[in-house]
Amino acid sequence: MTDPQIRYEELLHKLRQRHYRLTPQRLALLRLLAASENHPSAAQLYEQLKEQYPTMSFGTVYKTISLLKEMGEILELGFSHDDNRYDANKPQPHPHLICISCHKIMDADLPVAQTMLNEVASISGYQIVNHRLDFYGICPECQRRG
Amino acid sequence: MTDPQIRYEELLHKLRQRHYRLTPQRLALLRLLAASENHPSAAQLYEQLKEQYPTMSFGTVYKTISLLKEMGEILELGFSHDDNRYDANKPQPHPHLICISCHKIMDADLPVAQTMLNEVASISGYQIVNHRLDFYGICPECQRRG
DNA sequence: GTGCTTGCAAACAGTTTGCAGATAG
DNA sequence: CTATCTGCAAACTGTTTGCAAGCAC
Repeated sequence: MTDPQIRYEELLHKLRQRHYRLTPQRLALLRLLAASENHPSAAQLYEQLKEQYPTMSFGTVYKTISLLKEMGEILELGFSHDDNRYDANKPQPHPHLICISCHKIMDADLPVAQTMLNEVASISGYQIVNHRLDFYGICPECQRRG
Repeated sequence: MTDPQIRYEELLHKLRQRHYRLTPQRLALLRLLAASENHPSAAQLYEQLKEQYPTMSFGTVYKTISLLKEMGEILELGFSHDDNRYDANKPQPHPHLICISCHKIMDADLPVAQTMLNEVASISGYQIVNHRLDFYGICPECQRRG
């Protein structure tokens, strides 16, 4: 994972470039996102931010995430049953491992070969712009726990 | 795709085996699912069923889908923004092509190599039980339309 | 007849939106 | 000073649930 400080400053820079206002709440959220490697949910982010900013609201969290999505600086993993999870460190699509027992999400360091994307595009005629690959399973820790 | 009639009878048989009641509403839903190759949503199923059964309700549609999920006879493609889509013809996980313009969903006939699953399992230590692979893009028809 | 199923409506959860007051620039 | 942003609450959407009446077996 990129150095949190570096990524934080990078995000900061991009917000500034677009003349978005650098409010304390936004900065705190950026710092949190830059330092997270566990794909936090909006609720988890909100809970942590509330410690420093007791008036922090879900609206603000969602609006800032929305902004980052628009900028292409955050990857949203949407789920229809569970709540969505976010990764602002690696905004490009990449495969994930999801534990169905403890709900932990981690990166599966398996490059989805560019050749596979090319193959799908040429067979189907689709112009591929995005993809998603998730593996569901039981993580080693949960296997040990039984 | 399997012959709709065959798949319908197969589903029927499995319901009977488990002593689930074969109500007209359920049978109609099974027939519809067995004949669908376009990954219908619950709302689409509901709309079609309402023509024959004007009292049909969302509750019944969802409860029957739920039953089929439990039986492993339907694949649910969950989306956090759009509504979920279903495939009762090929309940095993398989890759999909999703058009971001017309929202059509079709199967991407690209076998996710068993070797890839094995590789992920051995590298991560996860016991993989499921997976999902979606490609988002613009379908040939929508490309033509501009 | 028994108990599963339907249909309706209310509940639910996560996300989005609207607006008045606050504040970054 | 002004336009954007925050915080709160209400609205929204797709799905789930509870329960009385209906019906498969």
